[in-house]
Amino acid sequence: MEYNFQEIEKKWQAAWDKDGVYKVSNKSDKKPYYVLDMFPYPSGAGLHVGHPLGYIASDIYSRYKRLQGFNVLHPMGFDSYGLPAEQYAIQTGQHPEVTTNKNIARYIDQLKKIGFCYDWDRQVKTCDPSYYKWTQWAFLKMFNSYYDTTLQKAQPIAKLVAEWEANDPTWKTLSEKEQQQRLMNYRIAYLSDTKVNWCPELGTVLANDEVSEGLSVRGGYPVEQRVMRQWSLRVSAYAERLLNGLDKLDWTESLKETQRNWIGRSEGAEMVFKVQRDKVPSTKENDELSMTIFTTRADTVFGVTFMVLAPESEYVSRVVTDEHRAEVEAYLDRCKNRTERERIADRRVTGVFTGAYAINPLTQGEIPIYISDYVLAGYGTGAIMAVPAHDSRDYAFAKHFNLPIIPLIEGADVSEESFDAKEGKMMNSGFLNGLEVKDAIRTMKEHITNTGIGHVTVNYRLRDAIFSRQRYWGEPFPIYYKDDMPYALPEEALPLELPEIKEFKGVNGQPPLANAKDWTYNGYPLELCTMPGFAGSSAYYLRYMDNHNDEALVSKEANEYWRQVNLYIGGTEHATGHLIYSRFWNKFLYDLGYVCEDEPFKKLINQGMIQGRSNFVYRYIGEGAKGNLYISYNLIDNPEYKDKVQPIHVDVNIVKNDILDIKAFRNWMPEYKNAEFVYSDGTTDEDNPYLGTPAEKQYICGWAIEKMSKSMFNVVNPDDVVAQYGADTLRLYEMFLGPLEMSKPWDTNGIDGVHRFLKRLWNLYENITDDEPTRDELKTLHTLIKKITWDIENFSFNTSIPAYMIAVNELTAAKCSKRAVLEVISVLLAPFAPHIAEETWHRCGHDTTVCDAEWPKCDESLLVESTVNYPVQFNGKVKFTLSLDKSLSKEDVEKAVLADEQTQKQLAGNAPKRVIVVPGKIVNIVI
RNA sequence: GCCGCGAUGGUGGAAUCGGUAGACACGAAGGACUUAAAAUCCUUUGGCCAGUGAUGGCUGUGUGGGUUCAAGUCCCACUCGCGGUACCA
Repeated sequence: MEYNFQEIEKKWQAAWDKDGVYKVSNKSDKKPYYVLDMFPYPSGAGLHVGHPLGYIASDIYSRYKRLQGFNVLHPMGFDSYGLPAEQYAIQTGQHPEVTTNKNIARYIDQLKKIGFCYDWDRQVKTCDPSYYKWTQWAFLKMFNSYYDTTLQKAQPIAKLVAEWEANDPTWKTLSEKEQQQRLMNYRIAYLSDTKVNWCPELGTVLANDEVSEGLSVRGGYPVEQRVMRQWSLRVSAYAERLLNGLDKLDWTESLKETQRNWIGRSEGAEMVFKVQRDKVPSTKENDELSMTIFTTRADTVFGVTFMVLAPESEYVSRVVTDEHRAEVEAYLDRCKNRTERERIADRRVTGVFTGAYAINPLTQGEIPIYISDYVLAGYGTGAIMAVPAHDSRDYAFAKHFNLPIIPLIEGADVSEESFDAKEGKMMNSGFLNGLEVKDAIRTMKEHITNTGIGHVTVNYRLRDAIFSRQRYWGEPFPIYYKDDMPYALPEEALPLELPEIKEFKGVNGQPPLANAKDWTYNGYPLELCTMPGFAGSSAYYLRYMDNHNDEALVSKEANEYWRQVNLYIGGTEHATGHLIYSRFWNKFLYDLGYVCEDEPFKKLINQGMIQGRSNFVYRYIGEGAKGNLYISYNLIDNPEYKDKVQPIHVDVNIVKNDILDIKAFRNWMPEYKNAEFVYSDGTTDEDNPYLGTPAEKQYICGWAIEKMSKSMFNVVNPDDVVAQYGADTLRLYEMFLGPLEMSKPWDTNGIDGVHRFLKRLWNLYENITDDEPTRDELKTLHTLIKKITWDIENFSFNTSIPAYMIAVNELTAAKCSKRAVLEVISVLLAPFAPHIAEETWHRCGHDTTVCDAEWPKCDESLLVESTVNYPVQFNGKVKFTLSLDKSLSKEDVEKAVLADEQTQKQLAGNAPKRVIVVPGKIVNIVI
């Protein structure tokens, strides 16, 4: 019988579906294990071959855990709100929900063909009202909570109000609006005028992690800074906990490090500098004016030669002198109009003098105050003390404006550049002189605290997450406005469903929801913005635990059973977005007692990206070129073609092993219909006028590794691979490609090898017998058990495939088709290639599913060799191999080796200086 | 600039605790079967050298040093590539 993978895979996928083999219950005596994939955004292009990489890995692990006797939760869903569907709606008028559902159906179809063991009953969709009800619910909880800095956790805002009612006499005197305004400073979800990343092209604001190098991550459009009234989440309140929580997690060091950098904790000091107006006789008012700065280098106060304010700093208007006002305003104007991208691209030093001076609290010297956009308003206090000798940015500024540079560290040469390193002995620094930098920092901090000119503090880079998007296709805020202040909808009003609209583009600078009819609550206008993409993905892992629950996001019982995600697999691109927001969201729910674990994802593995491998043909553009002559890749460096060819992307689906399918190429696009070739042997079509293209003529294509994208014609669709080779081959091959965490190009060149392996495995069953397996066969089997178990535990899936191949090759060579051996192999293979494993399991005579089998245990005694082959080295070089009894002790091995004839020959009568015996491994003799 | 990761045959990669580098697969070359092709199977395959031959010798994991009886693996310095991040004081 042939290995008919199409029939087998279809049959089992239908059977699994029908019997509900992968349905998971929340009630079980088995131990729970939760394996999660980062759910995809269902794009219109469908899955390409790179997407399933992580899903295959998680599927292998899920199936393995199940075979080990765990109750495994392994769900899949869709992050279905997002920009592309909305952009498409704006262009075509097609409702985003229609395209989204179509794409989801396609995704499910593609995923099912690969044979994943998802429990589809637990599917979630972020755009489904029954789901986003809980996104809105969580938002309301955040709106109605504040972060208690003493308890270090979120608390109901009612507690704060009660406290003010009792202890703050001014509270009762405030108007309702004033009370709301005051509360807004505490809410975890709050509305404020903030400087935001505004993307004019997309017509919306973006979070910091959605912007890269001044361009939007989605679409790559320019982003500018703008002050707008926006919702934010007080993520920064959780900075310390987000940082400390990392220590308990089983994530890669590099990912934790990325998050640590993003959170950006820095210890330093805030210091107060008094301001003195330029030569103007000081008034009482001016004497009291002071500025607070933040620095991590308190030790360098003696070298401060000027100060710099961020253009947006509130100090600016207060210190600027009349004389310099016009100049300053011109500069502020210029800064305001620059986009983020321009600011990043143009690193030239700019700035302006305010006319004001500050007093150095230690030297009492006068120092000028400048304004420059290299100081950021959002970090620290938006004001710095500049120490040009020991900070490269201050140095550049000082050089540009000809300000003094005072070196503070012995031996530091600051004639060409600043000395930024935190090492060396202090000088020019009063009482710090002679101290090492680290000690000087500590001493100065003590001094600052003791003299009251400042205090020690910690700053974080992590900002609050901007939570408003001026878009249609997202969760509506459960918020209405009264007297221009936001109020929460009652919980009973949830879900607040997204209204139908006809025009998806915002009008007159208003978000699209302004186009909705009757977008009001009890006559009050509802919020027009919607929530960002990360809203729906921040707690989806909780919803999977109990996705049909109408009463709660997740019931207490379900949550306490599954607790947290044991294994999470996804890409690194979410390191500073989703993986921060989810942790924040989870900690918030934890504070309020809705979930029982304060971290959502215990172990996390990042699968690498699968890049595209593009193919090229080379069009001749030299003399007499007709535009349709193509030169084989191996010839393009020949003198007659060198620099006279132009590489053109060619569809990788009509290239096999870098050999172009000539016929398919001519049919590919009209312009290639009459293509002519110079083949790899240098002959052309004209040399073979009557033969068309002879089979032995080959046109070799060049190749390059690029991103997988339509425009490069290097997209490979998993459906095509499944149709041609089967899902099991695809699964094995994706794992075989290389280590899971590594990025690697998709290259179909090796897939035949994996497919051949499955065929050989299949053929083993053709001569199946019930004879007792031999010891050799059992040894092969148990070696495999040991290896596969180790590999799966350690996510080293790529090394498992060779192990399977070796085992099958050995059994084939031994003509072994013992039922007892083969049925165990089908269990071992079930995580990787479930369809062929299931079929084989049944062919061996079982009528239960292989998923309910038990993972085999390795019988170590079968692996034990009675003898060991010791390579005998002399001075590290192997001279010969000696077969010795395994049970020999280290000393006996040494004796046996020394007594050996060959050893004596090598020693030639000399006594060895040293003999090193590594039991079971090697013997080295030093002579 | 800073942080992280990586570099092994023609190619993807293996070597899991410092112990015979190149497993397994692709590709290539040769062969068997076949009218032929496909499919399948067998042999060879890091480089150099010697030998009719089995085989033997040398060399070899980005570069240069070091530790060690022994280094792809550990240490120091560097080169290149990839990813993240950035006027974060």
